[in-house]
Amino acid sequence: MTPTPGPVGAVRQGSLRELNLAVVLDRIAAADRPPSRAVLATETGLTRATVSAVVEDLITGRLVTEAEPAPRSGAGRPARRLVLAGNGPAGLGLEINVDYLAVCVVDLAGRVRHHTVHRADLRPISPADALNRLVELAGQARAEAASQGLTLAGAALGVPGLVDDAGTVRLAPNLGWRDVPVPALLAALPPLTERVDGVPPIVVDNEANLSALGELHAGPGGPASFLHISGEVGIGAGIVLDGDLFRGARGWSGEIGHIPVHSAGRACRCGGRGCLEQYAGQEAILAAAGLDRADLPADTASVRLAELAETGSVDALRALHEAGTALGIAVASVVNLLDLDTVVLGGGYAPLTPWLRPPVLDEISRRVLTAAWSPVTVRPAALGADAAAVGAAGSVVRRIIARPAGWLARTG
Amino acid sequence: MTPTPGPVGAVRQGSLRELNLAVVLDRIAAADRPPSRAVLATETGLTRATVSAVVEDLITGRLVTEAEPAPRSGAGRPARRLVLAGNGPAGLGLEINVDYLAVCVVDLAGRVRHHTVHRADLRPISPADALNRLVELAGQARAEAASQGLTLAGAALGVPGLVDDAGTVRLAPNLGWRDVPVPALLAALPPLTERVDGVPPIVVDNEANLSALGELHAGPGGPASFLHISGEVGIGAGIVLDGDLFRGARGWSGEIGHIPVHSAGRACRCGGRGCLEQYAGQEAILAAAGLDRADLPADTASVRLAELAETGSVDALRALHEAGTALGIAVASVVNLLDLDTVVLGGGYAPLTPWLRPPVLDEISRRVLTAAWSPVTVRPAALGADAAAVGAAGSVVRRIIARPAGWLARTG
DNA sequence: GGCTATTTGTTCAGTGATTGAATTATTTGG
DNA sequence: CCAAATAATTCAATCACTGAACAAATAGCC
Repeated sequence: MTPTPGPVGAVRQGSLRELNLAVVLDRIAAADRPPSRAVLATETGLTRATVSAVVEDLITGRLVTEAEPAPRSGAGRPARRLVLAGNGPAGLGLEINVDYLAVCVVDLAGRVRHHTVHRADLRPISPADALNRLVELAGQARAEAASQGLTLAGAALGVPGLVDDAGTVRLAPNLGWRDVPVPALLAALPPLTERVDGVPPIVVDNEANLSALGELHAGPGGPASFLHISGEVGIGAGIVLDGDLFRGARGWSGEIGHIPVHSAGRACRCGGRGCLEQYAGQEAILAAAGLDRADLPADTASVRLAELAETGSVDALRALHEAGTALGIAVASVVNLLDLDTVVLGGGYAPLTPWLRPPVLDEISRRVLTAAWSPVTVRPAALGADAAAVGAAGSVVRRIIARPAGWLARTG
Repeated sequence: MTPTPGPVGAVRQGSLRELNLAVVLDRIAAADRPPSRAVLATETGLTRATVSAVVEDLITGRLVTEAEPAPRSGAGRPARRLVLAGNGPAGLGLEINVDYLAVCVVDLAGRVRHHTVHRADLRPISPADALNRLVELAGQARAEAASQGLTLAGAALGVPGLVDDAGTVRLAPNLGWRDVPVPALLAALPPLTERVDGVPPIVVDNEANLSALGELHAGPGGPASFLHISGEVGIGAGIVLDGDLFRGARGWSGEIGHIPVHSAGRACRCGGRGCLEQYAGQEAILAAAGLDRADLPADTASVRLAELAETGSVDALRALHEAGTALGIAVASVVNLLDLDTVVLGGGYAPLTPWLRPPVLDEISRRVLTAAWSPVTVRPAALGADAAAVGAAGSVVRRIIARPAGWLARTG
C-alpha cells in the first residue's frame, strides 16, 4: 500500500554508490536467471553506464562473476550474465542443540559447501566444553572453506533458547543453559573469521529465527511473509514479514508454544493451562502415540512417527490429528493477528506435514475470518533438520549482500 | 541488532536530495524541541552546508518554518529553530462508524485544526447516502482549512471493517456493509484534496489500523513497537512494529477478536468457541454488568461502565475483571509471539483502563516467559474516541513527511 | 563601549557518482 | 558481406554533497 523507498539514515555522497552496490547485488541474488548488465539497468532504473561501474566494483571485490554465456537466442551482442561469486566470501553456520552439534559453510549463492553434524548428548557437559567442541569442528570447516577458495566473512550460532543483544544465552531450558555468555567464552579462542564492518565475528541467535531465515532464502521465489514453526521439544516460531525476520522489541519474538489452545486443559510448566506445547510438543505427541521417548533419540522421533503413521497405526494417527488440531488453533490466532498467507512446518514437523496439514487447515478455515477470500498455504520446510545451521550461515552471506560496501572496504 | 540503512529501490542522482529531504524533515518532526540547522547537521551526519540547502527547499515548499528564537542560553550566534509549518499541507481525516461520522483536519505538526462529529445511526441508510453526508461534512472542513491557510494534501477514511487494496469495504459487520466500492462511490464527487504523487485522493483503511497510527504519532517519544487494541462492539487491533504499521499480506492484520481464550466456552458467531469477543466485547461486558445495551448509545457505554465501576458496583467490577482476564490471555499470546513491550488500550477500553489493567498484567506475568526480564507496559490510548479520524488525517501528513519530494514537486 | 571567544549559518571551489549521448563490440539474418 | 539488433563502454556534463573559509550574531569580560 505504501511504495515508499523508506530512507532511514542520512545519505551522504559516498552512500550513493554504497546503496547502489547493494541494490544491484541484491538484484543479482534475487533473480531466477543470471541477469546481464543491460537487464539490471532496466530493472533498477539506473543507466547502463552506472550499472557497469557498479558491477565492476562487485567483480573486483569477488562478490560477482560472469557466468557462462547463455545459449544464443535472438540477434545482437550476447549478454554477459552475472552470478554471485562462488569463490568469494562465505558464511560459517553453527548450531548447538540438545543432542548434536552442526557446522556448515554456505557461499554467497546460498550453496552449502561444507556440512558436518556431530552427534552427542550435550546436556551432561558444560557450556564451555560444548563450545570448545564446536570450535574444533569450526576449525575444520575453516580449513575446508579455504581449500575451496572461500573466505569466511563471519559466523552465526543458533541455540535453542532466548538470546539477548549481547549474545548471552539467557535461557535454554532443554539444554540446561542459563545466562551463558557465549561471546566471552569464545573470545579466548582464535578468531574463526574475517572481521567485516562492525559486526562481531560470531552472532548468536535463536535457532527458530535462523531456521526461518534459512527458509526465506532457500528458494528464489518464496513468499515475503510467512510463519515458520519449528516443532522440537519446545515449539518455536520465526516470523518473516516483508522479507525480513521480525525479532520483536528485544529479539524474543516467536514464543508460540504457550498460546492457550485448551484453556481448562493440562497444566504446563509455564504456569498456564492448555498450552500448545502440551498438545503439539514432541513429548506430547510421542506420549499420545504410545511411544516412550527414552527409546529413541530426539532427532529420530518424528521420522519414527511418520513411519508409524505411514503404516496406519491408529495411535499415531490419532496423536498427529490431536497435535494438528492444537497447532491449527494456535496458528489460526497468529494468522488472524498478522494476516499471513503461508505457514511453514519445520524442524520435527516437516516430515509429519501430510498428517498435520489437514487438521491445521481445518482449524484455519473455521477460525480465520478472511480465509474465505484468501487461502492460507501450509507446507513443509524446504530445508530439513539442518535448517538452523544453514540459516545461520545464510544470515552471514545475506548481510554481505544487503551491505556489500562493508565487505569491499575490507581490503580496498 | 541490524543497523543496516536498508536500501530498497535504486538510488539515482536526484534521489539523493530526495532522501535527504525526508531525513531532515523526519528529524524536525521527531525532535522534542525545534532543532537548528547546526543541530540537524550533527544529528544526521550531513554537513551544515547540505542541511542549509535542504532546509531552504523545505522552507520554500511550505513544509517548515523558522520558529521564534529560543531564550538566550550560551554564547554564540543564536540558533534559528525549525518547526513544521502550520500553514502548509494538511490531512483530511474521515471516519464512518456505527453511530457517528467524524471529520477532522490535522496539520503537519499533528495539531488538530478542525474537528466535527455528526451523530446519526448509519445502519438504516445506504452506504451511498452515508458517504454523501460525509462528503458534505468534508466540504465544510475543506473550507475551514482554506480559511486557516492550509492546503489539503490528501484524505484517509476509516471504517470498522475489512478493506481491500482497492479501497473496497469487503465486510463491515456492525455497519451492515458488504463489498462497498467506496472509491467508485466517491469518484463522482468533486475532489476534496490536492493530488500529490500517485496516491489516490482518498485512502480507505480499517479504523483499528488508523487509530494505532494516531497513537503512534500522538506524542513525540512513544515506543516504536506496540499493540493498540480498539475495544468496540468488535475487538480490533493495530500492530505497530519499528515505527511502522504492520498491515499483513493483504492488509487484514489485527483481527484479535477471535483468539480463543476459553476453549470450551461460549459459541461465537465466527463458528469457534470461547473467542475473546465473547468475553471482552462491548456487548459481553455490558451483559455481564447487568446493563441493557439498548438503553445507551454505543459510544457512551464505556463511560457509563466506568462510572459504575467508580461507584463500586459489584456487577460492573466483576464484569470488567472477567473481560480483563480474557483480554490478558489474548494479549499474552500476542506478546509471546511478537515480543512487544507496550500494549495500548484504545477505543472503548481507554476509559476502562484502571479496571482492565490489573487482570491483563496478571495474565501477562503468568503467561509470558520473558516478562520476568522485561516488563510489559499497559496504558490507555493518548487519543480519545477520535483516534481513528485523527489517525486518518495524521496518516496523510505522515506520508508527506516520509516523502516530502512528492509534495515539493506538486507545483515546482 | 570595545574586544574576544563562541556558535550559527552561508558561500564557494572541489569532488564523486550519476547521466545521456555517442561509440565500440558482437552476434543474427538476409 | 552488409544491415539490424543488442550489449557494453567511453566521456564530457551535471547534480548534490564536502570542507574550509567567511560572515553574522551573541555572551562574557575588561
